[in-house]
Amino acid sequence: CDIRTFQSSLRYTDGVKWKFLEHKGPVFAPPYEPLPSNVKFYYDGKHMKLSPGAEEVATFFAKMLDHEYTTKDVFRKNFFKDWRKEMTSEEKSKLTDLNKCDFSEMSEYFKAQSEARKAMTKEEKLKIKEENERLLQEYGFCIMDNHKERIANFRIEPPGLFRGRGDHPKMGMLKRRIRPEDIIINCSKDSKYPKPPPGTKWKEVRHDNKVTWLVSWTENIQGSIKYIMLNPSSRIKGEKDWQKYEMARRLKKCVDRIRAQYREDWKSKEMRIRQRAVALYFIDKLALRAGNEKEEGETADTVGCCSLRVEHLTLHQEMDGQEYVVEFDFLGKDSIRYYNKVPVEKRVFKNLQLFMEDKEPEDDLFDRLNTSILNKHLQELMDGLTAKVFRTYNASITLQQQLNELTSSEDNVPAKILSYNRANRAVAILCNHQRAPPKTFEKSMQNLQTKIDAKKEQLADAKRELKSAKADAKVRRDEKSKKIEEQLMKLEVQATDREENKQIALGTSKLNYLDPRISVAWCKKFGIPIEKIYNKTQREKFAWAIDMAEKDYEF
DNA sequence: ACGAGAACTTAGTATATACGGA
DNA sequence: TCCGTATATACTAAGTTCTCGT
Repeated sequence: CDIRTFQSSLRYTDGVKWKFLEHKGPVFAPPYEPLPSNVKFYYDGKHMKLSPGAEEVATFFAKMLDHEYTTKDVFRKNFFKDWRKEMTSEEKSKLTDLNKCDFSEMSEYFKAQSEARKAMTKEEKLKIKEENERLLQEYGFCIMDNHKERIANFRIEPPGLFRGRGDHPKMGMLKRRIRPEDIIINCSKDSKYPKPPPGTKWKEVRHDNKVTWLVSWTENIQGSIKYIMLNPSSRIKGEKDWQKYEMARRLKKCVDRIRAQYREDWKSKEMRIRQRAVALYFIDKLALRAGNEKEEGETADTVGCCSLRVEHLTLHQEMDGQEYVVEFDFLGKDSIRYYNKVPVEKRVFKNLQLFMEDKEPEDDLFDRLNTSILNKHLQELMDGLTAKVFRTYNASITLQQQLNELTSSEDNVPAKILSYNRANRAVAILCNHQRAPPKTFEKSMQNLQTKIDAKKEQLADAKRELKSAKADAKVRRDEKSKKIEEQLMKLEVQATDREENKQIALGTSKLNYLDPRISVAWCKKFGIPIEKIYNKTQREKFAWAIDMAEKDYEF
């Protein structure tokens, strides 16, 4: 495939995404199964039999009882309001106080069920596995332009209680059950259309080949549209991914010019241009997200670059022996905290002082800027350039640089993998990809330490044996202790890696920001099997890169 | 030209499965 | 072979950007 033809086909087409599309439609959530009559609900201490509709919603709450958020006011208020909508008028008049509701029998019942599931026999487990496999084979694939492609999410999201991330104003609301009448099917005219379940109808069957989705519906919490789309291993996702990294490589070619430009713009006499230039500097230097405006009260209060407020920055003329330090503290995507102290150019500092002058903490830092203005400007600097390209570019270039710095060819394989993970980690830190430390973290570190101690013991034994061994046995003994030494080293590397990774999530950058060709090339250059850095799913997603990249690939 | 809604990418966590040591 | 932990996958929320109607 000629790269230029491919690229231009992506960039200059009429937006046609496929010619033929055939699939079986979605798999619906299983219908509600009423509780057995011995599992009771109590109101104000008295048993009360709930109508099926009200009971179902009650079970959603009961299943979450162990979670901290069922104690939160917002969650409880939203839940109770939506629950009441599902009650009969009689229930509605009786059940007026959530605090008087006792879900504990339901909760115990579900816990018992989940225990029972764990305790199933091998045969029962196998049966379930086979049923899942059957469903996957029937609904998990589609035909798109002569290829059988894996579908990412062919199951419709089941009903339940919405739990947004962070301090979400809608937490606890009822996410309603999706029915065939809510579903829009997208497929080609000349395909076999998916059949709705007996006695039901689709909302619509359309044939839009300018989009990639197969199924869509509107969810009731935010009123947004949800889609069923293809797996990352599919042609259509792979090409898009490739295109994304090619765009980032184009930025690499002109990033110096763009940097010179925004530095120049810091001096502009127009406020909007200075704001634009400082924001772009943050996006470039700190890999911040663009930061669209959000509707207040609809979602958690989070920000990105363009939506930063005065309260999110503290300016320090001097701090820890450094001049012009900006302290960032805000909640970003998924309410993940971004905290960073960054020394900046004097001119940036002075500009920030100016932007913050005479403003309240809750005022926008960049009051003359939004993502649309910024992206329009970027478009003029480079065709196709948007704010998020900087994140991709800086992530990938950082990986490449770090790999060059950290890898030594004399190292053995585990040490090289450690270097790779450290390079990956540098990117994750740049992009602020955090995770909650695993619940079992301390324990797992202890276990590893125990193994290390045991291995050290073993090594000491082996060395003693070596000393006392007769000459003819020495070589064999020596080999044995070498092997143990190697195992010890491997364990120690593993411990270091795990410790450094406590609160860092590598997956997101690996999957979304790092040009996979860099990793493939690195593997080839240092003789590392690709399986050591990409698992099966990742290898499928990055098949295009594994095919393509040679050891001398440069991002 | 602009804003709302649609489309698509990116994100962390919950759950299922695999794996390795006793 | 079994059990507990580690890793992979499923899930779906939360972003960004694109598109289209006015």
